[in-house]
Amino acid sequence: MPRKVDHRERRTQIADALMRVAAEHGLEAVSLRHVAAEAGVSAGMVQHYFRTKDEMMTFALDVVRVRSEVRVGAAVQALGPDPAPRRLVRALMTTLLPLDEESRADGRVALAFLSYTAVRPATAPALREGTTQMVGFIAGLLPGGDEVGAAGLLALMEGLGMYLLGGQYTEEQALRVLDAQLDLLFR
Amino acid sequence: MPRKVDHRERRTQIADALMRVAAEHGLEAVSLRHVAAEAGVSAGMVQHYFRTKDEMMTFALDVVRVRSEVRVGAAVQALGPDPAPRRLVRALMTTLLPLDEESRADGRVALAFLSYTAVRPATAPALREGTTQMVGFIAGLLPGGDEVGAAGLLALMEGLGMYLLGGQYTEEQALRVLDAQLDLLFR
DNA sequence: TCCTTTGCAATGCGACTGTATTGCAACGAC
DNA sequence: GTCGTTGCAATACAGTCGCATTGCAAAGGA
Repeated sequence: MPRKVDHRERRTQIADALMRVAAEHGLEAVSLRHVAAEAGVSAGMVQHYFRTKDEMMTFALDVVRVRSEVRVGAAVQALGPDPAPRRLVRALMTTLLPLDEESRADGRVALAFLSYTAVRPATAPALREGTTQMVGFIAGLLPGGDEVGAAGLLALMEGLGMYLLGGQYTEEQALRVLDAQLDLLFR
Repeated sequence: MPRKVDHRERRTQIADALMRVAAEHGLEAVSLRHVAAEAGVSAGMVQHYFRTKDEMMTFALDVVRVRSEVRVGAAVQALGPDPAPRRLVRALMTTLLPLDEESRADGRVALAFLSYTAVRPATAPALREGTTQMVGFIAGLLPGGDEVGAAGLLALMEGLGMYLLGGQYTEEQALRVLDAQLDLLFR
């Protein structure tokens, strides 16, 4: 085996460049050449690591997903052992919300991907499973295992995220809304 | 003035074709030629009515907005005079939610436009104003003029819409979540 | 009747797209 | 050493993009 290169790492580097392009110029600006330029590599190399553009998109989408999961895990970890349910739920929500500029960029990418996958139903199942899992987890933290409340909270968070990205709500407004909802759920 | 043609109507026809293309193949498939083909007209004609693609997009976006406003108005009208606040709010929410296939298509288009405008901040103010207005209106219907509750309800609705489009929630689930939230707000 | 304005079709242009192909340097196995 | 595999660059190609230009038919006003 000649010339050892960490395949996954290269792919991730390229995916990162893709996300930078998408966050700044929208997903429709994502092309092999743009991504290659952003990554500082040749277009041929991008082609070497992703046989098709769609493969690259799918991989990038997965990177976003994993990265978000990691963030959530870290946030939970940071709370220490046996955190109060409300604090835990709030940490989950604020972690997923696009509150700083970095996660705003991620959010824009995720949003772009969402309408991208709306036409390609292939990736829908994974998405669905993730949400169901999240609802179940949150429900376990709510008084009475409130599944409907958990689903509502998640939807509310998602909507807040959209309004944050769109600039309709400020961060303070969003957090106020979130806390009000937690007041209702943990009453 | 020769050959009188209803300019606005033609533009709306073209915008309709655009939305059909966008709903079915995504916004990145929207091109002058595709839209023209979908509308059953020549590409030259599309160019005749919209000097640039961006002008066409902007117009279509506006059509979506107006159409949604009309739908809301009709739903309110249908409730008759002096409807109970909760019924009115619920009608507003269910009208905006993508519950049937037609409004699902609209929702997909709106979602695509959202990430489209995320990069073009020009249209943001109009969006912001619409949301603020809606929050104010709903707050007036909630007990105590609850502004935060109204903002939360709107965000929840938006999130439900996304999950409906993504297939994560079924219609029944979404409606259950909505009604539970109304229970909390009108308690 | 001519003439100007308008509606619309057709074509061309340069830029850009995704992908296939080709070539070559670098390295490990033998 | 040599051989084959791999990493990567460069180029070619057919197609599509948005947009500009041109031409012409139709319809009032003069």
